[in-house]
Parts: sequence; structure tokens; C-alpha cells
Amino acid sequence: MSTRFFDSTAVAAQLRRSPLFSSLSDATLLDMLSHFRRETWKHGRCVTGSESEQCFHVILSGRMKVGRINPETGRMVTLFLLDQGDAFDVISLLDGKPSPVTLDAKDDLELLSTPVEEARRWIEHHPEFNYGFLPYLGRQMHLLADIAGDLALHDTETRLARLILRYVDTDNSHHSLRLIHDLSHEALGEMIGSVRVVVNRQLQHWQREGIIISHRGKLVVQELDALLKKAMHHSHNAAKKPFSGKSKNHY
Amino acid sequence: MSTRFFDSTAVAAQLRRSPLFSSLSDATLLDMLSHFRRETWKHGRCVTGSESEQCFHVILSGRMKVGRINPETGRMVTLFLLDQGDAFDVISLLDGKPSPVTLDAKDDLELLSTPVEEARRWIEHHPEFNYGFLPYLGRQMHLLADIAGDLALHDTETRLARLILRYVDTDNSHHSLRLIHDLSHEALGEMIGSVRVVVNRQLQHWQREGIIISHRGKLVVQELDALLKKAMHHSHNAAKKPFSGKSKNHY
DNA sequence: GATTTAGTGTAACCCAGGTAGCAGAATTTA
DNA sequence: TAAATTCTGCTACCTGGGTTACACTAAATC
Repeated sequence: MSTRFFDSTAVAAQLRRSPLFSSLSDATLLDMLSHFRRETWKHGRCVTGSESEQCFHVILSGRMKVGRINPETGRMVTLFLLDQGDAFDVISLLDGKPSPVTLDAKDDLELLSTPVEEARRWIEHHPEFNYGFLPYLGRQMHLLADIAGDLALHDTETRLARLILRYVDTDNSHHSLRLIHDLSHEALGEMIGSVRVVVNRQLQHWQREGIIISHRGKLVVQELDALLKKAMHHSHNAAKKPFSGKSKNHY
Repeated sequence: MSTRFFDSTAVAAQLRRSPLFSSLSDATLLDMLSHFRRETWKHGRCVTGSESEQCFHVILSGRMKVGRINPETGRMVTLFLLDQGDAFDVISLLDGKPSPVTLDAKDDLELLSTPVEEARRWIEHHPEFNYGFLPYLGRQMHLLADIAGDLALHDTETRLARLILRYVDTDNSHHSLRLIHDLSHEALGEMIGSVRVVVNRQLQHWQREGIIISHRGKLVVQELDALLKKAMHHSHNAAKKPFSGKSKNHY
């Protein structure tokens, strides 16, 4: 990690594109930047929660994987795959308690960072920050809830289909992937709470069905709507339960 | 659901005990209450996200289960078990997008409610609310991240042990359970992303080991530290992987 | 260009835990 | 108090997907 000076106005302009900061005035933004220092992380750098002092970070460029680890088995889950304009670790910023996160740089990264107390104080003095911050938190919570729901309710096939669909570039004519295009099967496995072998097995299976083309890390979606079907069609036998029976709805 | 007037000062005093509102001034609190209406829900009332208009709720008394459902299989997960002083649906309050939540009243409930736009506007005018709100969001996110992590990384035995430990009343001499004491095995299953049979199987197993006493919904923890061991000792065979190998940590 | 390292493709194995089903206790409704 | 409904306890069964292992390819590193 290296720390150095930086061109505040340039960085400010860069941050403007992120919804977190887009609504801030020039003055507020520059004031904020004066409290941050710049850092760079090399691709592959991996930090487990305990060993990092509590800092709030903003990503200027590169991707950061935020996840959890089971130290007994060595297995990991990815909770967030953050991109430029994203911030972490938001959770410990909010509640002060350190969370047992695992950070893993998926690229060379440029970051801004500041101690959480500093960030918290700054937010307190600049309530207009919340205009972008609260919706951002909402998106994060939404994502977490989705992950938890998926893990509990859907099988690996469904989860993988959903993962891919979440990142397909529908604008593009040949549906390529944003953000996760170059991830290994291992990394994809972590994103759906599973493992390498399962991801590979599933991709090969879909390939034989003609839904995708997958070879050596290249992944192209061939039949988008077929994949969409897989993303909902979890249970081998849908429409079994006629009615929940639980919904008495008495009041 | 019934709507009626209520004694603002009494309710204000009641809310004061919740960390969400404890730091608000009398004036702010009363102003807030003037925007809310009172509701009551009968135990068992169950609402799926789509059918409720977007409202922000605060619980005055009773428990509310917030979860997700897989309509194909009928299975459900519990994401939050909310108590008095808690608020929902926070997520759609923050990001405006409706989340596919399932609400299920586990008791007769007293609530305050107001349309999300109203709540959002009120928050914007009362930045001091964030003093309690942001830490509250932090706790919620923390919880969600824990659930997702547990689901992906731990087996059902571990998850159930953790659930119980999260709610044991350590003050009490005979370790009884807070909040979940009267839940059915079905409901416990939903809280760990599993099903009734598995919960029962596990409880009986622990009973034979002398760790708990469980019969017909009564559940008493006998050996607290044995349960603690189960809560970490997930993998049948711990300490297998000597070192992650992934942590190159070059920089 | 040779060696090491990281990722991919596949196959054999196996078990945690989910599905289905039933009987008896407890509680609610009629 | 009888009938209906909801819970619990238990069993038998089966499969999704995790573990392990190995050969092969591509890409770094020497």
C-alpha cells in the first residue's frame, strides 16, 4: 500500500460520477477529500478484517471483493463485488463494530481512505451526504437480502444463472459480461456460495444444451431467455403446492 | 388492520426506549408522530410484498417476521425477527425500490405507519434522526451479512447452535430464550434456512447428548459451552487446511 | 525455452440434509 | 365434547452438490 498526494479537483470530478457523491457541492466534496488520503492496492492483495485498522474506503478504480471466510474449512463467500465509486467497509462505519470481512483486490486498485471516526464526524457535519448515502445503503441491503434469500431458497443452478444474468450486458449484441467477465470459476463459485467444481460442471452442462459458450474463462451467453428460465425454474417440479395454507390473513 | 388515534406523548415515551429514537428531542418526536397513524395487526397476519403499498412501519409491541419466499416450492427464510422499537421495511424506504419481502405477524402487533415518501421527507428535514438511524442500519446490514455468510459457510447444526446462542438469556440462571422461546420448529427452520424435520432431528440429537432439554416447544439449554463448541466446530474435521495459499499479500 | 504456478475439464465417491409420510399430543374451533 | 387443525417425534428414502483426485492447458517466472 502506498500513500501519496493527489489532485483533488480531478478526483472530485471522478467521484461526481458515483451516485454516492453526485449531489454534493464542489465545496463539500473538496472538504471531504481534504480528510482522505490516497492508497493503492496491488491485484491479489488480501486482507482479513482483524488485521486492518478501521478505515472507510472509496474506490477510484479497480474491483474489490468483499466477503466472509470460514477459517476452519478455508471456504469463502463473496458478499459484494465493488467497483469504482463504491465504498467499504460501510457496515463498520455505521455501527462501529468491526465486521469479520475479507477484502480481496481483484485488480490493481486506487482508493481513498480515512479512519471511520473521521468519516462519521464528517457525515454528521454534512447531512446532505445522506441524500446519496441512504439510497446507496438501500442497494447494499437489498443485495445482501437477495444473497441470503438465494442461498436459502434456490439451488446452485438457479443461483449461477442469476449471477450471470445480473451481469450480462444486454445493450451489447453478443451478450458479454460486465465486471465478472474475467473471474475464475473459483471466484464465480464464491459469488454463489458454492465451489469451483460445481460451477464448471454447470457451465459445461449449459454448454452442451447450447445455452452458453464457455471455454478457458471465456463465457458468452447464447440463449438469454433459456438462461432466464433456469433462473426461476429452480425446483425440478414446479407448481406442486396449490396454496400456502399458512395465509389465514385474519384481522 | 385497524386505524385509530393515539396518545402521542405516551407513544413518544415508549419510542424513547428504542435506540432508533432515543436521541430525538420531544419536539422532533411529536412532530414525527403527527405524520404517523396507528395500526394493529392480528397474530398470523401474513402479507407478501407486492400487495402492500409502500409504507414505513415502527413496531410498538409484538414481533414481526420479515423474510423471503420461494413461490415455486413454498419454502421461506426469515431475514429479520423484529421486536418493539424496530422498523420496517427499511430497505424500500432507503432505495425506493420495492423488495419482495414477506411479512408475518408472530404476535398481535401495535404499529405506527406512514408512507415511505412521507418518512423520507421527514428524515430529510430532521438530520438528527440519522444519529440513531445509521447505527441501526449498520446492525441490520451486519445481521444480513451474518445470515448470508452462515448459509454459505456453515452446516445446519452450526447454524442452529448459533441461532439459539444469539437468543439465550445469559443473565438468567437457567438459560432460557428471549424472543424465539415460543417459535415452532418450522419457524426455527426458516430462521436458519432449513426445514422442520432437520431442526427437530438436531434438537433430539442434542437432547440425547444432554446439551439441551427439548419437548413440545419447550427448549432449555443445559450445557451452554457445549453448544458454543457446536457453533464453531462446524466441519467434522477441523484444522485440515494448513494455509490458505491464496494470501500472497504482495504490495 | 524450461520450469513453476494458476486455472480448466472430468470422473468417482459419498453424505448432509431435504422430501414424503404417518402417528400421536396439544390446541383451537365448532 | 367432538371435530378439526396444528404441532411434534420419528423413519425410510434419495439426491444435489461438496470432496478428492488427476491430467491437461495457459500463463507467469526463471
